[in-house]
Order: sequence, then C-alpha cells, then structure tokens
Amino acid sequence: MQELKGVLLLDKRLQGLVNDYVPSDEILCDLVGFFSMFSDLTRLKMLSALAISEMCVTDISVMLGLNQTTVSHQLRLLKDLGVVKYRRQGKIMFYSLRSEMINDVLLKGVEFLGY
Amino acid sequence: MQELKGVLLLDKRLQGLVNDYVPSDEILCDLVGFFSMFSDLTRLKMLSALAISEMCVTDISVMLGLNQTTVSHQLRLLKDLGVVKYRRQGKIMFYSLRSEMINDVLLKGVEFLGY
DNA sequence: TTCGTGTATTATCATTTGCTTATAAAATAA
DNA sequence: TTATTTTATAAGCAAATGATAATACACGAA
Repeated sequence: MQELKGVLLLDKRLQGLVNDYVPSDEILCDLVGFFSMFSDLTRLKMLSALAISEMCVTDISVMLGLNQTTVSHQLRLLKDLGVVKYRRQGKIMFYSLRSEMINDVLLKGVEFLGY
Repeated sequence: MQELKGVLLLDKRLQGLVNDYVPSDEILCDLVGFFSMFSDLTRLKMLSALAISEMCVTDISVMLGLNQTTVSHQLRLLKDLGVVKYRRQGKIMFYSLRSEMINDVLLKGVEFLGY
C-alpha cells in the first residue's frame, strides 16, 4: 500500500468528529443489511407490491411473474432482516411490510431520483 | 417451474393495483442502483464521514483506515450514481454528498433499526 | 524538464449473491 | 390414510461485487 504523505485537514478537529460521528462497524453492518434489502430488483418489486397490500406467496409469484422458490427465498431474507412480517391462515402465509418506514425509505429513493 | 393453481386475491382489483402502482423495471433498476450505494460497509463508512464534511481522497483513506485505491474505486461508484459530487483544488479532489437527501436516507435506516 | 504528491484506472482474484431444481414440510381434503 | 396445495429449504451454479496490486494520470514545485 502506497504511503500517504499527509492528511489535508481543513480543520484539525475533523479526525475527532469522524471518530465521534461515524457510527461503529456494528451499527454500520446493520445498516448495510437493511439497505441490502432494497438493492435487488426482485426484492424491490416484491416490496412495492407489498406496499399496496398484504399478499401470500402465490399472489406475489403470479402477479409479478416470479418463480415461487425465488419469492420464498427472498421473503426469508426480508423477514430475517425485519423488513416484512407474516401471518398464517391455514396453509397460506400472508406477508406484509413490517413498518410504514419501509415505504418511507422507498419514497426517499424515488424522491432523490426525481421521479 | 411448479404450476401454481390459483391467485388468492383478497380483492379482485389487486392485480390491477399491482400493475398500476408497482413501478416499472426501469424505475426499479434506478432505485436498485441508488440503494446499492448504501449496502456496503466501506461505502457507508465513507458516506457517514462525508456527512460531516467534504474531504479529499487521502483524508478519507487515512481517517477511515482504508486503502487509497479502494476509496477511489468506491468514490467513482458513488459519483456515477449521483450520490457524491466533487470539486478540484489543484491536484486535490474534494468530495461531498450531493444532497441532504443522502443523509435523510441514512437516518431513515438508523431510525428503522432503532438506534 | 524532472520529481514528488494526490488521484484514477485496469486487471485479477476471492467472495458474495441470486436464481434454479429438486425436495421437504405443513396444512387441508378426500 | 393418501392426495393435493402452499410454502420452505438445500445444494449447485453463474454472475456480480469488492479489495488489491500495479500502473497510469494530473498537477504543482524546483
């Protein structure tokens, strides 16, 4: 690794601010997990659909034209990271967004992109 | 692919709602690109630092303990997706967040996770 | 010009990620 | 019980991704 000659601090307190205000790796890793849920086309499509209404796995598969195992697979990720929740009705599992905040995040992205 | 026997619509209009309100693949792909910028530890760390102040590449490398080529590499991604901007001062490139919305998105994640 | 410093690019490698097939599990019906 | 439907899991593969080393480029100073 190339030796770096110096830090061009505009303000000598900057390193302190970085130490104080950049979150710990633990928190950042949680954030990475959270935002990872929004960084895949299939998952975003599923989340957009679930923003309309709760749905069962087959609903999602058919309406979005996705393989059932793909949907199940992604739902597990979404569930494990707390993005969706589910309720059982017989053999049918109804999935929905865990929080309105999920929709807020999506809308923040839409807003940033100018749509 | 397994044949799916039926769609368990709670409401027959649901497919119509999905067609109308799930964004197009084009929009969703842009969203994927946007949120991908938040789904990596190194990038999140860099963005958190840039939320404090604009910094040059060496600043970021040294303060966060990252390889310079790694920082340059990630800054290019962040720049190409419109998340950061830069200004040149001689041979030094100062990077900063392109918009306050970037910070808002980060904070939405923090809020969701309950930190 | 040459040298030193700061930044960017390229190519490579290892890891991660997402999709798929096959299969299993869970619940209901016959 | 067996058969059917719905959902979940596991293993394998291909593609995408991130870090790195080596190198090139850009700018200013001498």
